[in-house]
Amino acid sequence: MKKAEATRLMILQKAFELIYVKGYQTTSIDDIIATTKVTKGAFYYHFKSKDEMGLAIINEILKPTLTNSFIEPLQTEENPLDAIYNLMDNLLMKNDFLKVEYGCPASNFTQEMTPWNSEFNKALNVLTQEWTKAITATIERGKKSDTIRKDVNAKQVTIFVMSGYWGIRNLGKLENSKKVYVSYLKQLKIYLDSLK
Amino acid sequence: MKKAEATRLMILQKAFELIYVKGYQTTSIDDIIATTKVTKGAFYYHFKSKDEMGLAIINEILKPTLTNSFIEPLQTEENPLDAIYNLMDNLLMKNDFLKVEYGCPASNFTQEMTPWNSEFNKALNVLTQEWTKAITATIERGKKSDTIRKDVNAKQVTIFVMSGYWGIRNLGKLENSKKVYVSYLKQLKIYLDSLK
DNA sequence: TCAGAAACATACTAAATAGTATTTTTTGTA
DNA sequence: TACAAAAAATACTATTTAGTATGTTTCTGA
Repeated sequence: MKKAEATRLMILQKAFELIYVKGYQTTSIDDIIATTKVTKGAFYYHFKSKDEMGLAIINEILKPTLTNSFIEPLQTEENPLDAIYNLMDNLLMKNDFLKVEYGCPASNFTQEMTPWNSEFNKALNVLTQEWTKAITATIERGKKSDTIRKDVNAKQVTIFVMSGYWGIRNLGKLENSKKVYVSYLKQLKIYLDSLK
Repeated sequence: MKKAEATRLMILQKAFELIYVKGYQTTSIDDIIATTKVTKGAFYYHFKSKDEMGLAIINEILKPTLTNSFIEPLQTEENPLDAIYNLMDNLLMKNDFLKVEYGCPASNFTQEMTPWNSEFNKALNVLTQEWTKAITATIERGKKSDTIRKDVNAKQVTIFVMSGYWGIRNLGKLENSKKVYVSYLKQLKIYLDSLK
């Protein structure tokens, strides 16, 4: 990797951290250049605006994370229902990229930017669609292998499961405790079992 | 109601509208005084800071709405499971205080303010606790009247249902369509039926 | 009716903000 | 090694922001 590329990526990573913790609006360019120890000239050499950087965070930081942590695990696990449950269990209880007190980055972004920036909206929609596709495919796989009932509506279940995940992240953030995650996971298990 | 009180309430209502649409950070005091046609002097006569106003919105606008639209309906409906389902159906599909493109006000607030303002956090937690209590009570009522199985964990189910609601609001906001609400509601029904 | 307080209006300020113009340094390569 | 382009540093600007200081008007009760 060229040095310039490394700088760019470093800015994105640290900026993401800041934004994940503090929110997009409340993170200023000055905050970012202070923690990255990069000058304003360097920052604006790599990004022509704050919003362009925001989009780059979605596409170059969140997207790979989605692929690695939200989609791949679904494909490696044999049993589809276990795959979904274990994914959630890992994301909520074990993953240490995501912190309970800061919620879900994609969800935070959605809440904060969707009202006023359609570019962010589009980029976030792409992420969501990709995750949706992966979960739906997993359920369809289960239907084929007879571990999930044929009458189960894969898309509906996906939406139901996804919304639960986003919501519980929000609730965990509010209460600043993983306790709600445990309750959520128990009921998720019961719900998933009902699809057998 | 005294005239001054009316002014205060009018500011809160219009400010809430603005914040619900644009977000808290991106709504400036100048925005608020422009749309309320109240001068800065008047604004700061009623609220000593923007954050105090934000808290007042939670306590004086959101709280009554919670009581009227999120809690009361649970208590008037006879059958507990129907009560919960109908509540969600009403909130998502019929209520016109809440708009799909702007998501859930409480959820928006949580996402945006929780990271940096513990006062907001506390106030929002109170709202959530109240709703939690109401849903849990409804489920317990169902267990007593034998419309819900005795082995159902009321608190867990409450958390599961609530997280689904928050999440689907977020998803609806992202996709700007009530279509996801329909899918969510269908699976919610199936899930609730499994508690019988 | 009039004094004093409540309610509102006007004009400002200091700080923060995103972004720019210009210069300097670093780097790859002919 | 020279030199052009890439990368980064510096110093600035215009605007927006929350908030204040100091009025003026309106109301209310003795």
